[in-house]
Amino acid sequence: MEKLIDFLLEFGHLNQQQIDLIKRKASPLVLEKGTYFSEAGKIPKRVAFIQTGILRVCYYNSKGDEITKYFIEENNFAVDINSYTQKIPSSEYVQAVTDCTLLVFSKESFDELFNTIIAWEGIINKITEKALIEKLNKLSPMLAEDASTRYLTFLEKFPGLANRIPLSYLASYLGITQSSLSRIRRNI
Amino acid sequence: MEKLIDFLLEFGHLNQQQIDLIKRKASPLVLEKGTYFSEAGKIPKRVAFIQTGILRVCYYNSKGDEITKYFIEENNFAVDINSYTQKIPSSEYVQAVTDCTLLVFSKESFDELFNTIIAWEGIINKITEKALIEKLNKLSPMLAEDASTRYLTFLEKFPGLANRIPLSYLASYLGITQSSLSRIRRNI
DNA sequence: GGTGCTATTTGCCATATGACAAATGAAATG
DNA sequence: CATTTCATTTGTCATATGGCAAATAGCACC
Repeated sequence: MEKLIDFLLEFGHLNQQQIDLIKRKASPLVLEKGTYFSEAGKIPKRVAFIQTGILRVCYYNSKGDEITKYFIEENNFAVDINSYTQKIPSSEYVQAVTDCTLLVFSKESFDELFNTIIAWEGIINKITEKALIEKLNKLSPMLAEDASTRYLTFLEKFPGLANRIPLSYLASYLGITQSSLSRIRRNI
Repeated sequence: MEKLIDFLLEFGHLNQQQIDLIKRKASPLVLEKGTYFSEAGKIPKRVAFIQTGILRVCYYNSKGDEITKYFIEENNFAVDINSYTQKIPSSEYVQAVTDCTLLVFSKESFDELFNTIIAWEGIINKITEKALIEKLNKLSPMLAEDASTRYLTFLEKFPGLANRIPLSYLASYLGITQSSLSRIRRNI
């Protein structure tokens, strides 16, 4: 659990008693590659800290294509933020892209931490804000780049991941077809 | 100032005394079309609430192209969030796209509100989170759409704006060249 | 009204990417 | 080992978009 605690401490102070409480509220969960952590149509009731592995958030657009909205890396919280916050059924999936080991908080546990630990809300807000800004900063330049550049940038940002995940995940994240991505790979 | 107060009250409770304090800390500012609210290279020291008008956040990419990252509409806070939060010199500009009337808070005033009004931090965090999620939700689908679809979506999301702003702002937001946008317009 | 200056449109051509289908490869199952 | 199923690559062709340059339009200023 030390990864989680270290991560939290980057964003605010916690005393030993608070740290112990947080540890007691977290349950380990192994999520196999391909399985879902939360699903469209349901109201998400859990938050996860990713110890190892990678998740992705995806959805189906109006044409029926599956779109990978973003990947979530190790040492981050994974949550379907659109619907967790608003308590509405989700339109997105959160799925394990590789085998993952998570620390899971139930919504009740998480809420209890809000009520018990003064600094908790501030820490979580900082983490949330930082994660959203990062996603925005990754996504924004992609619109102005061609497909090869987007792929090369992905290789830098997620080293080692490209060859471990289905082509379709990556292609839909980059906004290109599988065939195009396959060709781009060949020519690089 | 009522627009500002109404907006804040959507996200939390404030008593009359707090509302008066907030009003005293806000200064009106008229920003003419084209002028900058904050600039790359500087550390932003102000936050603005947009009463009327539209701003945009833009930057120059490695190729030297000017990229419009997103537009900020009326009834929202405008801030260079990347560098305001982290207190580092910005790499982005915040610019008036139309004539704007703003309510401006200095960093000191804003910090004072954090220290004086218990609910302030929660309200601002909710506003920030919501704004970031919205931007992400707008941007993400664009990668999978062709240029015409992106333009049509823009017309829906920002009715009346397309014809009032330079072609270059819009083209760089949509991730296409000015020529292409011009042609798309003709064909629709 | 004439003169610049900038923004936008248009033309021409090259090329990246999409659509679709077929071929190949890889992995699971009996 | 054969069979099935799914993922990836490849081929062919159509088309959207970019790059570049020229033409036009719009606008400020004298």
